[in-house]
Order: sequence, then structure tokens, then C-alpha cells
Amino acid sequence: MELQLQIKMNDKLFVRNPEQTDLGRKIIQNSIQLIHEHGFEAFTFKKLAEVIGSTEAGIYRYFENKHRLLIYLTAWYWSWLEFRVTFHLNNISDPSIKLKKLIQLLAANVVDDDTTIYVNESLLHQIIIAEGSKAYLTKHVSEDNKDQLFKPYKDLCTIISGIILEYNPAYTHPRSLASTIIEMAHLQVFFMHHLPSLTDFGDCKDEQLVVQFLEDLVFCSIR
Amino acid sequence: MELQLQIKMNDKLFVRNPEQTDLGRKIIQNSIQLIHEHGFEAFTFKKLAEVIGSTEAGIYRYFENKHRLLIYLTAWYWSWLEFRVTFHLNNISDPSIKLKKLIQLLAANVVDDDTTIYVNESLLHQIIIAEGSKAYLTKHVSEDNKDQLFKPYKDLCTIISGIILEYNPAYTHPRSLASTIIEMAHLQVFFMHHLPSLTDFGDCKDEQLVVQFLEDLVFCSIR
DNA sequence: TTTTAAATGATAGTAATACTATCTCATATA
DNA sequence: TATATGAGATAGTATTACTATCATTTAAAA
Repeated sequence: MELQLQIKMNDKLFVRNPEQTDLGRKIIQNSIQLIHEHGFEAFTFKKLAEVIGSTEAGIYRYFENKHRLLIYLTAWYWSWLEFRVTFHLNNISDPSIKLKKLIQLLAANVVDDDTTIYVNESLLHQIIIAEGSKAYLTKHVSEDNKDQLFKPYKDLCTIISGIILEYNPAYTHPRSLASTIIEMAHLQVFFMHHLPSLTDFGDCKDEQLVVQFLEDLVFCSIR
Repeated sequence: MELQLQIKMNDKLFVRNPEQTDLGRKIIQNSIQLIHEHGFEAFTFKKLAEVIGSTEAGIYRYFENKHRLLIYLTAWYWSWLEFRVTFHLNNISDPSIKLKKLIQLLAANVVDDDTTIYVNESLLHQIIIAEGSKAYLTKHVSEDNKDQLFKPYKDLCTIISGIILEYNPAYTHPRSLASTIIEMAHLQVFFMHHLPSLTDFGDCKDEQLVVQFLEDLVFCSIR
């Protein structure tokens, strides 16, 4: 059985849907490569166009600017993660097991899973860790938010807070705890690799230590 | 008694020390205003020079580029916060009171305190919330870190983790919890204002609710 | 099969950004 | 009086972030 995962993306995320054309898919594929390689600041549409063998103007037909492309990539990532979470948590009834699996999915390294040919999920995961928050840390968050550009993130947050409430219906901050889990799953991994003294994992640099920390944090809080 | 607080800054944070000249202080003062107003992406040295009544080249004599200026501002902020923390926690022996005051200092709104004429601490606090993480979320974190540019942040983290260990010497993740407190004190405030569905504080938008959330999180974890 | 529309490529151009270099001049200091 | 420092003025460059136009290929509809 061969399945192709197609994630339905909000129309406002792009000028022209990149998933429907060859050039569009090349843009997604190679922008992930380039942003991972050079970082978001040094990444330009010109470099991207050169790599693809197209032109700057060609890229602009798909994305208004590079920030919109970043928002697209983050939205894709969170949608994909929601799918994974739903999939892996299916048929599990114990909310504590759900939470543990969830933390694992968030903090552990991602293996490129071939469900989509043109998205390298492993690289994308690393991009989201280092660049993801730049998608919303702008002066125009609120307008972008009105266009529902961050819906996939918020949906995932809702799912997590639902599981938290399943575990303990009396817990008072399920949403804030959910966003804390999401953000820290990424940030502690970033710190571990680049600013290790901000963590307790500098010696081994093992993502499972971050998982351990988050499990402690979560289960103490909602007990 | 009138005191002027002078914070000793790492030499590598600037080309020429901005605290020692009139133009330098104007750069600090007005860059805080402008970044707060337009956001870091839209902020340029040209705009800054116009506001000050100097030239682009003049600004470059003090800071290599605008990213370095951001790092400077964040370093200043964390140093200032460390001073405030040390000051407010002086003579307190109970680590739980220390932690509560600390969370308050991190998450609550800052009132411009006139200890420094040319730094508006209230605006700077808001800048750090929205732009602070961009200082380290780059491809060159590690080199910047080697130059000790993030030392003030790491020092604060060390202080907090020290208090955590005072409270519970057996707690296994004092540093990661410390950086979690710092980051979440800021991020939850940002979310509350701009992406409220990621928090539980969307209705009142009161920083004290963030304080409450963090206190719960911390004291459950280290109990 | 012809017509039409969509997608891309090729080229050009502009305004702004992110710098670097140089020269002058006022002031302070030795 | 000589000298170093700080800052203004001016100029110039490479890159970035776009926008516009036109021709051509490709694919879908008539």
C-alpha cells in the first residue's frame, strides 16, 4: 500500500498553491534545504531560484515574500504534526500514555518519513526549532492571525489541552501548559545544542533527556 | 540620593562603547523607541540616523550591524534584570518567596525606573518579549556564544537555578526549569496579547495570570 | 483539431538595505 | 602647539526585495 499524504492548506498562505505544480513543489523542497543550510536571514528568493533553475519572479508567483513562505512551512509542519499525533494516539484511552507519546513526537528527532516526496520532515523539524517562532514574532501577528495563518498551531494546542483536561478536568491552565510543552520541546533542544548551559543536558545532548524533563514538568503540574 | 546605574558591558558587544558618548547614548535611546515602534525587521540604521540627526556611517561606528545592536540591547536587559533580581531578593532567605518575587519581576509589566536616563526599561522589556529570542535564533549562535555575548542571560539562568536548588536540592533539572521560566514569562505574555487562544488568559489580558500559571508550574515541579 | 488559458522563462528595472571609504572639522588633551 | 578623538558630510557599491512586461511552452476546453 502506497499512500500520499496531502495536507489541506489555507488559501491565504500562498499566492498560488505550491502543491499543485512542479515548480511549486520544487520551491517547497528546496526552500527547506536552503533555509536549513543558511538560516532564514541569509535565505533569499534569488538563491532559491538559482538552485531550482527558475527565476526570482517565478517564486513570487507562489509566495508574496520569504516571511510568508516561512509561515507556510510552519503551518505545514504543525498540520503534519497534528496528523501524526492523531495517528499515534488513535485507540489509546489512557491520557497519561497519550501525553507521553505526544511529548515524544514533539521533542524527539524526526526521521524523514516518505509520506511526502517533496518535504524532508527531518530538516523541516530542525527549521521549525530554530526559525519557527519568527513566523509569529512580528509586528503584523494580529493581521496574520486574522487570516488564520496560525490555525494549525492553535489546533494542535487545542488537542493537547484537551488531553490535559482528560487527565485532570480540574487543571486550570491547559492551554498555557500546552503551548509551554510545544515551545519548550523545541527550545530546550535548541539550547541543548547551542547554548547548553541553559539546560541540564549539555553533556550527552540526547533528546530523550528533554523528553524526561517535559514529562516531569507536565505530570507534576497536572497531578 | 541620586544614583546612576552603570552596567558593565562586554567589549565584544559593540565597536565603540555607546555609553561613553552623547551619540552612543542617543543610539541606545532611539533604537529602543524605533524597534518598539516598527519592529526589528523594519528597523534600519538609516531611519535611526535620521531620527537622531546623524548619519548611517555614524551608527556603524558603534555597532557592526543591527543584529549586534539587538544582542547588545538584550544583554543590557538581562544584566539589568539580574541587578533588579539581586536587589529585590536581598535579605530574603526563604527560597519560595525568592522564586515568587522572581517570577513577578520576569512576567509583570515594567515601569520605566529612571535609574538610567537613556534607557526606557518599559519599552525595552516589551522589545525583549517580542524580539529577544531573535538574538540567539541564528546560524551563528555558537560563534556569538564563544564571544560571551549571551553571558548575562546565562548568568540570570544560573541564579534562578541556584534558587531552585535551594528550595529542593534534589531537583534534577534546575537549569532547564530556569530557562523555561524565563522564556515562558515572556512568551505567555506575548501569546496573551497576540495569540490568546494559545493561553488561558485571553479574556482579562492580565500579566498576573501569567504569574499565577508560572508559580503553579514551578512549585508543582520542584515540590 | 483548434482555441484558449495557465504556467513558466527571460529580461529589465526600481527602491531600499546594508554596508564601506574618505575627507573635513571641531574639540579635547598632552 | 601638536595630536588624537568624535562626529558630520558625502559618495559609492553590492545585494535584497520586489514589480512589470513579453514571449513561449504546455495543458485543458471547445
